[in-house]
Amino acid sequence: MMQQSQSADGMQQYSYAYPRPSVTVDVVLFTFSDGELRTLLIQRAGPPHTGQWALPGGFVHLDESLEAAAQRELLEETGVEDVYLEQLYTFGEPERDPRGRVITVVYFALISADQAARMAVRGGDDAQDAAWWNVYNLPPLAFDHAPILDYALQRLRWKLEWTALGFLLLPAQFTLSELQSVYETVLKEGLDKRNFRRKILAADILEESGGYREGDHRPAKLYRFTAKAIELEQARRRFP
Amino acid sequence: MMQQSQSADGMQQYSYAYPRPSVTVDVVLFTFSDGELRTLLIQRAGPPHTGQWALPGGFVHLDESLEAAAQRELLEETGVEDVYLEQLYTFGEPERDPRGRVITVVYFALISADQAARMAVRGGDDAQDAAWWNVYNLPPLAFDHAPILDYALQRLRWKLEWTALGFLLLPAQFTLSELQSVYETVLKEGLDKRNFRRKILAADILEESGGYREGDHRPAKLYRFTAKAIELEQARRRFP
DNA sequence: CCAAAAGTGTTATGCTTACACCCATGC
DNA sequence: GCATGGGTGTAAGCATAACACTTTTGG
Repeated sequence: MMQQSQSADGMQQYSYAYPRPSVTVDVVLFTFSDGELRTLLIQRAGPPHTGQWALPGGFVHLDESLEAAAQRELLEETGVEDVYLEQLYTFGEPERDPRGRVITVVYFALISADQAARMAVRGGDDAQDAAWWNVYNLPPLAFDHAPILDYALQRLRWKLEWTALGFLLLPAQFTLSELQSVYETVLKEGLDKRNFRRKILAADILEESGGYREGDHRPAKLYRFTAKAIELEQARRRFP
Repeated sequence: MMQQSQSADGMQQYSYAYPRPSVTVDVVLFTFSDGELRTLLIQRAGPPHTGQWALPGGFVHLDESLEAAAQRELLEETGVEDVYLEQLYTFGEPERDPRGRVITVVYFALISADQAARMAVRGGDDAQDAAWWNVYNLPPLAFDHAPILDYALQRLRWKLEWTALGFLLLPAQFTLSELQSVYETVLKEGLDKRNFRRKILAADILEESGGYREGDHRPAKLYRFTAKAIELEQARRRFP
């Protein structure tokens, strides 16, 4: 079935009776800071598409699950752990990678502005640089990563329209105005302040932290989400 | 990168510098007939799990897209074309196949009772038999196919709750009572007849065919779905 | 004429939406 | 004291959900 051997030049070789594709995982990582919805991209250090920006990702090891691979890549390239992660879609057009047949299982991740700020954004092995980009102002992307990102953005929109997970993009404590701003930026539409507050509070997933955000004007109450918030994830349209 | 060579025993070999997983596609195929929600399974002719029932599927060829692979497998194992097909999820636990690392991209398909009746349900190369099974009364399944089928059933439920695609499981012409029966079987709950009819007609995706289903009792109007029905796929909860 | 499925409207309730003003703070 | 964002309630319209009887056919 499979043979492992040395080839003439001393490289280890893995041989199979039928050709096999490579399988990678890529991660679309979103956060929200400075009033912008952002995604993490890495700049490619080698061919193909040298110098272009791409989604973080890499090859799946044979002894790890797909989700574990996504988590590992995220940790290696960003130092982040404890991330909301879900499988997005698998892309496998034959011509999507010039090096040969590469099928990629794409994950979708949301991290808090806290984590994004703390994390070591550094390139891994095959990356020379990593940076957060405003999703509405992206550079040209390598491979088919542009449509993949579009698709992830659709999923994010869907998630915020139908669930109350928007707070995952914010720091642990946040004001209702900040949360509303997340929704407005992602959904690209203005929302009514009173209706927004009524609805998000009715969902019963937030509690007052007791603190206040001090600023230039009237201080705003800080909220945090409660434990049940994530499991709940009600599929009801929340914001008209 | 890749080498193609003859091994000692004359078999062709494909060699790579790093180990690669196998990639398959599997298809969960649903239809509705004789008042039952059914799925197509094939009985395995060879190891592993010889004699057990499994989802139809097979290896992805390197020159075809994932969706094309799903369509090809479906054609090879059932003779069906023109199917509503969408990607469901990718399963890749390291131990899910005893032969080694096999990642499977699972597709979700709905076919009409017409097509199901016409189709040649025959085994392919690696299948000795194929049959439709009531989804609520399945045999033991090979590999991790039982949880995969559960997940597909969840997706089907979700689809019927939020869209009006239930008619895809029925013949080209059907009565509203038949359609209601699909919804009730899939959702496992009774629905109010008047509300059901009002709502499905309000969706504006059905038209009267002009014919009647003759039977033991009062004949029922036959409907067919209109062209726009499939694209529309409104995400609104349709049935209370 | 009886059994069985087809077909048909109305009302109460709750949710969604639209809308405008006062409050607390920093400068 | 004024500029700025924080915070609050109500009423109209719409969609949902509950509910029972008449019609048509075959046997």
